[in-house]
Amino acid sequence: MELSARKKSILTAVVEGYIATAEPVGSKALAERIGCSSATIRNEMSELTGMGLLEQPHTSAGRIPSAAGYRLYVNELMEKQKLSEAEAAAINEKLARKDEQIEKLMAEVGQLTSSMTRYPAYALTMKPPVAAKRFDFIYVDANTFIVVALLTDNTVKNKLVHLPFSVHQEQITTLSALFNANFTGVTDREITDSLIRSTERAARDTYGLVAVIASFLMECLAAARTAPMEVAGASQLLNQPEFRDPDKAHALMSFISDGSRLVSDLPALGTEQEGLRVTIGPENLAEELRDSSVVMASYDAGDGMRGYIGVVGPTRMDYSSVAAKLSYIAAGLSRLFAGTDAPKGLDNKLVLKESERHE
Amino acid sequence: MELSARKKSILTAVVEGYIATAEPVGSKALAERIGCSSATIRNEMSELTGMGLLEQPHTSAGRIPSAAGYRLYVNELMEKQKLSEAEAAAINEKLARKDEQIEKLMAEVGQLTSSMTRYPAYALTMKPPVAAKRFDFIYVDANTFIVVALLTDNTVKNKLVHLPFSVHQEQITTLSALFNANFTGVTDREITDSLIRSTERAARDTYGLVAVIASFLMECLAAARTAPMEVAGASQLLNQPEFRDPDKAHALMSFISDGSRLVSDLPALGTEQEGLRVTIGPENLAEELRDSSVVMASYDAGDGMRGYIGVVGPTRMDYSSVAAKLSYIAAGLSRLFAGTDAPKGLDNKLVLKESERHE
DNA sequence: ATTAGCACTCGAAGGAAAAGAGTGCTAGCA
DNA sequence: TGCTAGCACTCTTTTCCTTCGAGTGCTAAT
Repeated sequence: MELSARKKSILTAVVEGYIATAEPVGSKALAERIGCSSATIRNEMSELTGMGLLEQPHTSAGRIPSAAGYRLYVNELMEKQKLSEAEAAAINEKLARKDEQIEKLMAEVGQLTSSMTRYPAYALTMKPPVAAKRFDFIYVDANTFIVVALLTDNTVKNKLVHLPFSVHQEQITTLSALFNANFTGVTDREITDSLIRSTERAARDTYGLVAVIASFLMECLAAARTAPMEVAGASQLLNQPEFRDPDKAHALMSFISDGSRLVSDLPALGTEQEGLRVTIGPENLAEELRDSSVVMASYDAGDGMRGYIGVVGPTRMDYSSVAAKLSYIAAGLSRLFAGTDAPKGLDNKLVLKESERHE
Repeated sequence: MELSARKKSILTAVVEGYIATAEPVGSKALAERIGCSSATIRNEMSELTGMGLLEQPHTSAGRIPSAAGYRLYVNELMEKQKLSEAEAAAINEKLARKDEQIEKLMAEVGQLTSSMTRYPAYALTMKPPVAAKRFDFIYVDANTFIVVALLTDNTVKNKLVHLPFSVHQEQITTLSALFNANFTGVTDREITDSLIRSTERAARDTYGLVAVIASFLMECLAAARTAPMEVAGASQLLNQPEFRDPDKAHALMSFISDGSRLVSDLPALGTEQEGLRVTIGPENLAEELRDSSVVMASYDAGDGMRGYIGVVGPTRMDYSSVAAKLSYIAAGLSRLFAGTDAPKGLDNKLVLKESERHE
C-alpha cells in the first residue's frame, strides 16, 4: 500500500529528526516543517504507528522510527547526500598514496572509513581461489634452500627451508621440476594425499620434504583466499548515546572486534543496491547486532576480487551520510585497483604495474 | 624513612581491598585483619595519609591508595603471586602451537594476554637493524621477473616486477650480480643516493630499475626493524568500574588503539625489575594515561631481539596477578623463541628449523 | 600506646512533588 | 470530509528534601 505524500514527509522528518537528536520526535516539532497543525500530524503519526512504521517508547513521548520505518526510509525516502568538497578531498588525499601491501591498505581504509563516518568500520577483500603458477627453488647452501611460488593472483610466497642433512643443487632442481609439473594450477582443495605420495615417489623423497613444501603451499593458497578482515575505530561506538551503557557497548564492541564473527554473518544478508547494502536492526543474523545497523559498500578489487567496506552503528544511524561516504570511498578504491590512478611512491618513469607484494 | 610493620600491613590491606572492591576501605573493615581496634587503624591511616600514601575521596569515606601508595606496594609489599595450574595450562596450551609468522604470533599473544588478565593488552617486538644477505632474481618472462632478498634475520622478502619493455635473461643476471655485490650487508640507513647512482651506472640502467629495487629493499629493511605493535581486547576496559563513564573510556580506548602513540611513550620509562616494569598513573608520560597504569614484561626473542607484552588498566589494577601472568607468558615466549620448544605443525621427522615466513 | 565512645561530615538512597512534553479525543470550522 | 483548536490525561524527568549509614576525628579512659 502506497503512503500519501504527507505521510512520507512525516516519516522522513521523524527519521531524520531522531537521527539528529536521538530523542523521540513530537508532533509540535514537525508542524512547521510539514505545514499543518500539530493535531493533524498527530493523526498521521498515529496511523503510521498503526502501520508499524513508527513506535512510541511510552504513551506520552514522541515517536521514533521502527525497523520497518528505517527500512522504508532507506529504500524510498532517503535523499542521496553529496559529500562536501572538504570531505571528498580528505578521502582522495588518503587514497592517493596507496602502494602498500594489501593488508596495510585494508587497515588504512578501515581507519579512513571509521574516521570519516565516526562509526566503527571494517574492510575486507574476498578473493577467488588461487593456485600456483610456477615454482622456483633457490639453492642457498648445502642445508638451505628457498622455495618461491608465484600464484595466479600474481602474489609471491616464499619459504626458507633449513635441512638437517645435505642436498645437492641437482636434487633441488629435480624437486623444482617436479613441483612445476605436479603442483601448478592446483588449488588448495586439489592438493590430495595421493598427489603428495606420487610426487614423493617420483622425487625419491624419504624425508617428507615434498610433504612439507606441499603443506606450505596449501597454507598459502588457503590464506590467499580467506579474507583479511580489518576492524577500525571500535571505540567510536562510545560516541553514540545508545552505547552510553557500558554493558551494551562492551557486548557490541567485543563482537565487532572479533572479525571472524562479523565476516561470517555479514555477506549473507541484505540485497545490494548500487553496490550498497543496508542491514537494519533485527534484519541482522547475529544476536549481538539486533539493535544495530550495518551499512556496507562493495568495490571491484580487480582480478575478479570483490572488496567490502562497511560500518556498524546504532539503528539510529545517519544512513544518508554514511551511504554517501561509503560509496565515495568504495568508488575511489575501485578506481585505485583498476589502476587508473597510477600507484605512487615509485619511480613513475617506469610505470610499473606493481603487484601486491608479500613479506 | 622506613614504615613500621603495622603501617605496612595496613597499606597492603588498603591497596588490596581497594583493588578487590573498587570501594574506599574503612578502618572497621581492617580491624579484624590487622588485629587491633578500628581507632588504632584510624590513627595509622591518618598518618599514612599525611605521608601521601593514602588519600581520602572525601571526609567521611574510607581511604584509597595514592599513586605513591601503589608504588610502595608494588616495589616492596606486593607478594609474588603464583598462577593456578589451570591458568598456566591455558597459557602453555596457547603457546604450544605457534609456528606462524611473527605478526600473527604477536596478535595472538596480545589476545592471550588480554584474555588472561582481563585488561587491554599489547604485544610488540623490537628488532635490531637488518641487511640483505643475498639476492636472487627470477626471470619469469620477457616483461616480468621476481626479486627475492634473503635478509640477515633469515626472513625472505620478494617483489614481482612487471616491465613495460623487454629484458633478457642475461640482463637480469647482471642486475642480480650487481645487487649481490653492492647491496648485501647494507642496512636501510646505508642505502644512499650515490650508492644507487653508481649501481645504476654499472648496470647501464636508464629506466630507474635499480632505484625501484633499492627502494623496495629500503622499505623491507625499515619494516623489518619497526616493531609490529598489536593491541588486543581494548573493550576489556569497559569491565572496569572506573571506565563506566563512556567519555573516559573513549579517551583511553582511542589512545591505546593507536599503537603508535602507545609504543612511543612506553619503553621510555620506568625501571625494570626482573623483566617486569610497572608504570603507575601520573608516572606515565602520556596525558591520557595519567589515571591508568601500565604493566609490561619483556622477553628474549632470540637473535638480539627483545619483545614486550603489557597491559593497560586503571591504577587500581591487580598488579600482583597481572605481574604473575605477564611474567609467565613472557617466560613462555622466551622459551619459544629460544627454540627449546620444537615448532609444531610441521612434519617432525624433519626437525626443520623453520624460519619466519613472509607473505 | 591502645581503645571505647561520641559528635560530626558527607555522600547515597529514597520519595514526594512539580514540571514538562506529548498524546488522544472531542468539538467546531471550512 | 479533512483540518484545527482546546483540553484532560499520561508518563517521564527533574528537583528538592529527608533519612540513612558509613566513616572519620577527637577526647577521655585504660
